[in-house]
Amino acid sequence: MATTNKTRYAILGMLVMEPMSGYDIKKHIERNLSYFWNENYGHLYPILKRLHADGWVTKQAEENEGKPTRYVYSITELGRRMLADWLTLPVERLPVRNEMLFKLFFGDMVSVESNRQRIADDLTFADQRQKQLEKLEEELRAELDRHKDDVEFRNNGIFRFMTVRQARYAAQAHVQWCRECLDILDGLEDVGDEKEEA
Amino acid sequence: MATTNKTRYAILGMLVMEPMSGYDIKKHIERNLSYFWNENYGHLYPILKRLHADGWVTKQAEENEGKPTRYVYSITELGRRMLADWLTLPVERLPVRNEMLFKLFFGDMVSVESNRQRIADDLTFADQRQKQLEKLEEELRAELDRHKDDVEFRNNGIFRFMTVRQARYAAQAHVQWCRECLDILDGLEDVGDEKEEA
DNA sequence: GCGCCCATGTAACTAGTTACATGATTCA
DNA sequence: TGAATCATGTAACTAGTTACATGGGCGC
Repeated sequence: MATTNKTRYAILGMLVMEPMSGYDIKKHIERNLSYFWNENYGHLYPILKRLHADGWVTKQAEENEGKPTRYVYSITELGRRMLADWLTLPVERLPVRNEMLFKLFFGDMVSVESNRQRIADDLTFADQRQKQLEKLEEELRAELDRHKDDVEFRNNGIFRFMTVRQARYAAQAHVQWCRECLDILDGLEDVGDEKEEA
Repeated sequence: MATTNKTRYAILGMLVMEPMSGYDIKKHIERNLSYFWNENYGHLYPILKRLHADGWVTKQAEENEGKPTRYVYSITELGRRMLADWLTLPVERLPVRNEMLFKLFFGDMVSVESNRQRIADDLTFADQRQKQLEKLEEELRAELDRHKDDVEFRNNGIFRFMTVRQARYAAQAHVQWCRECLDILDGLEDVGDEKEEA
């Protein structure tokens, strides 16, 4: 049950959009899902091979002189069914492991400055991300508006919209928390029995 | 550089608090860090062995008749230094993989009801978690108040406080997002060309 | 009597990462 | 001239999970 191999479904998901090569799959994921998903070649290619062996996808060679042969994969009916089945399964709750919180938990073993630096970096990162997502959200919103009569388009776009919103909510909350922490650390500094302070 | 083996540091972190057995380490993590960290025996015991071989911890046998010998581990000076060094290192940004968002992204491949159910479950979970964390936060706050003159205690407690806050902010944001999604899905329902609806 | 807690660990496995290997084309 | 993009993959590795094995004590 815990042996889900999500890479399988990530591949299938891409192939639902259109047939493509392993290379394309990776690029598509990078371009469209990177804020919540990713894959790497070393895992992707072997899994693609297995999907083919299992009949979840078909493979078609495309010769290109000078370049390696390009193999274009398409999802089969079986593959589509397997994906749809998996999509209805409840999300597997993975054991949490938040390295940032772990390090912060032991914050009193290092200098206040070290803690502040970490959180400041995090704030910068989350803030940037938040802005990117804001932009993406606006784009999607505009696109939805343009297609307000195309039911199928809307029905698809609305889900993408929701995923972006989630990431934005998370980024926003993180920004707020970072700011609060920096304030707390400011009040803590004067105690300073650690390294720095020179 | 990416070969960090965080279990090593999780173990060391527990041993900084007090010397204990592998079993105790697991239990302590469960009781104190479970909202952002976890370990399992199958990994913990072998790593503990390696830490011992590397001289980061020492081991002391405690015979108990009827029970397996209890081995109590203590952190060494070297171990303490290795932990402190790691704590100052920037947090490794792991590749994101959010199964929930992935499934939602392909939401139009399954029924609206299936999507709603998933988000409703998530809302229930996040809401409960949020309440637990709220309680924990109040407890920590009270404890900090009681020890307001003990600088060392405060300095340690404040970091724990910050970790709980982070988890709470995240849970809160998630609750909000779930509610928003349920609203969106309500507006979507009438299009229904999927299974259910019987 | 049943099941949970204490307490140790190993073996077999899966998932995922990184580095390696190859090589043409295009653009700055 | 050098880097990026297209395009395939394999090999060696690490981290982490699950299932197994053992067995007394304690409370309901």
